[in-house]
Amino acid sequence: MAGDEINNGFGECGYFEAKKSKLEEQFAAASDPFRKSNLFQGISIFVNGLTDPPSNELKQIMMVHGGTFHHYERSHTKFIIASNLPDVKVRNMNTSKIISAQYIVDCLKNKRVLDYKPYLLYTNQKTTQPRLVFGKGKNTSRANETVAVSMSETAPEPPPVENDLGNILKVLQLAAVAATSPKKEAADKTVADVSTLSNSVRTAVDPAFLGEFYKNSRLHHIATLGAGFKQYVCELRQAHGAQPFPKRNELRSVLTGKQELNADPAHYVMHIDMDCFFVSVGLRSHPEWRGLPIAVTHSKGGSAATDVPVHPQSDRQAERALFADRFEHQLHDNFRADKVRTGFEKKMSLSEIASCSYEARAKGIRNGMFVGQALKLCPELKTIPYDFEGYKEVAFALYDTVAQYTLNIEAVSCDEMFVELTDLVADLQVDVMSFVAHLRAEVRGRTGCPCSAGVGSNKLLARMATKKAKPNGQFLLAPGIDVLAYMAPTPLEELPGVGASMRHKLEQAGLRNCGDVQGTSREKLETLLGKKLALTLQQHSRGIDTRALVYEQQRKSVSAEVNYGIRFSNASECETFLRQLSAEVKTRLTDIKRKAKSITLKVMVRAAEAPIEASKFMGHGVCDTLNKSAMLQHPTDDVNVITSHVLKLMNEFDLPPHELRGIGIHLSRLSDVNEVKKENVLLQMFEKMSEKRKVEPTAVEVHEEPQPELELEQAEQQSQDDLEPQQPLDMSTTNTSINNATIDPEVLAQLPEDIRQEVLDNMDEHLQPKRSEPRDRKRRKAKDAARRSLPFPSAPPPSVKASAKKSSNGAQHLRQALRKRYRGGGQTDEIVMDYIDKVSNHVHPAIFEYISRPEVAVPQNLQGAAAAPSPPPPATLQNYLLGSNYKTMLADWVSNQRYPNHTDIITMNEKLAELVKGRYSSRIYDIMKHLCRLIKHKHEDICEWHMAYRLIEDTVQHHMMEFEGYHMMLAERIGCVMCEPM
DNA sequence: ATCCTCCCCTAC
DNA sequence: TAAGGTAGGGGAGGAT
Repeated sequence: MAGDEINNGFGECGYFEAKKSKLEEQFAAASDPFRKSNLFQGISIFVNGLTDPPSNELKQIMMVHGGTFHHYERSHTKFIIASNLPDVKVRNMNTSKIISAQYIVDCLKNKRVLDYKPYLLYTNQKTTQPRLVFGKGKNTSRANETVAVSMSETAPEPPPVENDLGNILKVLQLAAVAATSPKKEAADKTVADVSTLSNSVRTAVDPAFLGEFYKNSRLHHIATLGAGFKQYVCELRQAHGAQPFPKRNELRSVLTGKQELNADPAHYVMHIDMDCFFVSVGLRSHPEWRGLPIAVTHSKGGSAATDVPVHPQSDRQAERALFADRFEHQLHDNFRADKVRTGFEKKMSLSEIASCSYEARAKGIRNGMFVGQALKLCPELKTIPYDFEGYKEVAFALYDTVAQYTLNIEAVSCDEMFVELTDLVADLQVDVMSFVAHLRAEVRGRTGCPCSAGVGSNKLLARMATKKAKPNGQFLLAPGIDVLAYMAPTPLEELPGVGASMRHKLEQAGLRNCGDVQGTSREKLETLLGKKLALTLQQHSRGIDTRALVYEQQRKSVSAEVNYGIRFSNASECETFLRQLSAEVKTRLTDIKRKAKSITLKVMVRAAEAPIEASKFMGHGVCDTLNKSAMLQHPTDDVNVITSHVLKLMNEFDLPPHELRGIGIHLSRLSDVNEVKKENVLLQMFEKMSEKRKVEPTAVEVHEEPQPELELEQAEQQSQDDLEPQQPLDMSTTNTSINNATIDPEVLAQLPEDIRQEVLDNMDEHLQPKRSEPRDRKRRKAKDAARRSLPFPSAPPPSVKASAKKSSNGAQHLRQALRKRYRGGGQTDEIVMDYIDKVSNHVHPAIFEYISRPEVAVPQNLQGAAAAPSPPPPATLQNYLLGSNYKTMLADWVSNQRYPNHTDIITMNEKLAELVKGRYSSRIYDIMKHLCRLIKHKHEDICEWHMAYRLIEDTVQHHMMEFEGYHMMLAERIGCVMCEPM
C-alpha cells in the first residue's frame, strides 16, 4: 500500500527521505484512490493496548491520511498511542512520545497537525539523555529525575534508564509470575489479560514484545544494518550513474607528492573494517576511557552482573553440563564449550558481550562471552550500553566517505566492506597505501572511530592483510610476495568459511594450517568436505580467491526469528505471536518489493533433558531445532497467506506451546513483484479456474458442507499440492467445489452466516441440478426481496429486451458456434456453456460483437494446445461476472485480500461498465449488493475496502447515468463512520 | 547428469 | 536479569 515506508532499518536516514522526492510522493498520493489527504505524512504511530478509537481505526486514519502505522514500536516510531499503561511498563519506556488517541482524532477534526504536547500521557519525564546518564557513572541509582522533555524529533531515543524502584517491581513481578505458573489452560480473557499484564514486556505474549525485542537485539541490528548497507550501495550506484568523482581531484592535489608510478598492473582490493565497532562508537563521546578494557553489553556490569536473580525453575549446573556436552562433542566448538563452563556459575550475568576493546581482549575477553565470565578475567572491565543510532550514524559516515572516491564497493556489513581500488589508483596515479592512509584518516575524522584496512590482490588476501593491520592500521600484501609461503603458517580457522565444525573435521585429518592443506591432495579434501568446499579451501590455503566483488547484491531470502522471551502458556498465545511474526516478515518482504514461493517455520523446543526454565533470563536454554517448510504454487506477499501457512506448519509440529523457546519464519524463492505477471487477482483467479477445468474437464467433486471452524484441521487433511491459501482466489486448490471450481474452506468459514449460505446455495445449484427445496426457497426469497426493492423490474427493461430480440437470431447463431467450438475441442465446460446460454438471451449488440471475436470470447486455455500465447482475454472477467458463481468469486476476492488490489478495482469498474452497456441491470444490482455485504462483513473492518466499494459504485452510477439516464437504486450501503464521505 | 529440498555451517 | 538475528553457501541424498 502507498503510505508504507521503506523499512530496511534506514527509516530515519536522510538519504531515503531525500530520494523519495516530493514529486514522487505527490504522484503516489494522487494515484492512490484511497488517499484522502497527506495530513499525517511523516508521522508514524504505534498503538499500545486498548485505545479510543481502537487500533484498527487509528490504522485506517493513518493510512487514509498519509501517515504510517507501525505494528510494533520501532526506534523511529514517532508516537505511541495508549490510554494508560501498567505503571511498571511505563517506567521502562521512553514516555516522551506516549500520547492519547485523541490527538489523532483532533488533528483530523482540525485538518492540521496539532502540537502533541497537550496529549502526552506522561508529563513527569525522566531523563532521556543516555550520554548524560552514562557520564554520571555506572551504577549510581537514580531517582526519577524530572527533566524538561526533550522535544527534539531528531534525537535518537535512548535505551530506557532503569531505576531501583523499577527493578524492585520487576523482581516482585517475576516472583508473581513464578507463583502463578500456568497450570490450567488460560483460554478465557481474564486470565490472558492477567498474564499479559504481569509479564509486562518480558515474554512474547505481550503485544509490545516484538518491538521491544528488535529494538534491543544486537544481532538483529547487525543483520538489518548489514542488509541496509548492501542496499545503500546499490542505490548510490544507481543514483550516481556515470558521473565522475569530484573528490578524486581534491585528492590528486593532496597526494601528488607521494606519487609512485607503479609499473606493475597489480590488482588492488581493499578490505576496510572498523576496529571493535560498537566500542569505538560508544567511546566517541568518552575519549577519556580510551585505553581501558571496555565491553558493550546490556548488562550493567560490576556487582549487578555477579548477583543476578535466579529463576526457581532453572538449574545452572544441569544446563551447563548439557550445553558443554553439546558444544564440545556435537559442535566441536571449543570457544562455546569453554564459555558455558567458565561463565555459567551461579549468579553471574549471562548477558553477552557484543564488542570489547583491545585492552579487554588482552585480558582474554572475547566478543560473545558472558559478562560474568569476562568479569572473572578482568574485574575492572567497564561495560557500556548499546547505541544503535550511533552505529548507524557512524556506518553511514564510513560508507559515504568511501563513496566519494568510488562506488565499486561490496558491502559486507555495517562496518566492513571490500573496495576495488585498481581503477582508482590508476586514475589518481597515487600509491595505493597513500590513498588508503588518506581515506582512513578521513574516516577517522568524520566518525571519530578508528578503522583498519588491508590491501591484496583479491578478497581473501585483502582480508588477511586487514588481520595484520589491526588495530588502527593498514597493511599491503605486496603483489610480488611468495603467497604460498606467506599463507602456509596461517591457521585454517583464519580462512573465511572455516568455523568450528570444519576446523574440527580438518584437525581430525591432521590438517591445522594452510601449509598442511597446500600439501594435501584434492581427493582427500573432497572426501572430507565435499567438492566445492574442498576446492575453495585448497585455493584459499594457497592465497587464491576467484570470487569477484559483488556491488549490487540481490536478496534471496527474508526471515524473522525470535529465540528469546518465547514463553507461551497456551495455543492461542502462540497463535497470536505467530500472527505478529507473520506480519513482520510480510512487512520485510514487501519492503524489498518481492514475493516468496517458499515458507519455512523454524521452532526451538526445550530439549527433553533441559531444565524447564533457562538460566539466562528469558533465554531459550538447551533446545532442539525443527524446521518445516511449505512450497507455494505462486509467489505471494499476502499476509493472510503467509499466516495461514505458518499456523498450519505450527499445527503440524503438534508441540505443546509451553515447550516452545524460539520461533522463526523464513521466506525464500523470492521473485520480483513486477515479475509476477498478473497483478490482477480477479483475472488470475478466472484464469486458474479455466486451467483447473482443463486439467479435470468433467470431474465434479462432491464434498460435504464444510464446518466453519475447520481452519487448520481441514487444511491439514489436504495434500500440500492441494492446499493453496496463498492464492486465495484460486479455487482449484480448495476442497469445497462449485462445479469444477472450489472454494477455500477458510474463506467460507470467515463469511457471515447469511452470505455463506448463499455461497453454498450457489454451489448446490451446480452440484445438484435438481436443487434441494428448502435452500432453493430461501434463495428465491432473497432474490424476490431484491427484485422488490429494484426501481425497475429485474428482467431486462423493454429497451434491452427489444435489442435482445433484434439480435436473437444472431445470439442463437453465436451460441451454436460457441458450443461447436467447445465440443470440437473435446471439452465441455459447464460454466462457459452456462454463460453462453445467458449471454445469448440478454446480449446487447455491442457486447455481442465483443464476444463474437473468438479469441476474446473463448479463453485461450480452453481452446486446446494450439492456442497462441497471448494475455488473458479482457472478456474473461465479464464472462464470470455474468456466470452463475460470481458470488463465490467476489467472496474470495474480498475475504482473501487484506486490502483491495488497485488493478482489481479497475477491472471491476471496467467489467461492470460493460454490464451497464449490456443492460444487465439485475446482475449489476446483485453484484453490488453482494459485494457491499461481503465488504461490510469482512472479518476485519478495512476502510480501503469501503472506499473501493464506493469507487466501484460511483463508477457504476456514472455509467448508469450516461447510458440509461438514471441512477440505480442499490440495496446496500457501506455506512462506515470512519470513512463515509461527509 | 541435474535438479530440488532439507538441513548444517558460517559470518557479521 | 536480557534482548540467543539474519542471510548466503553448500553438502547429502533423493527425485527426475
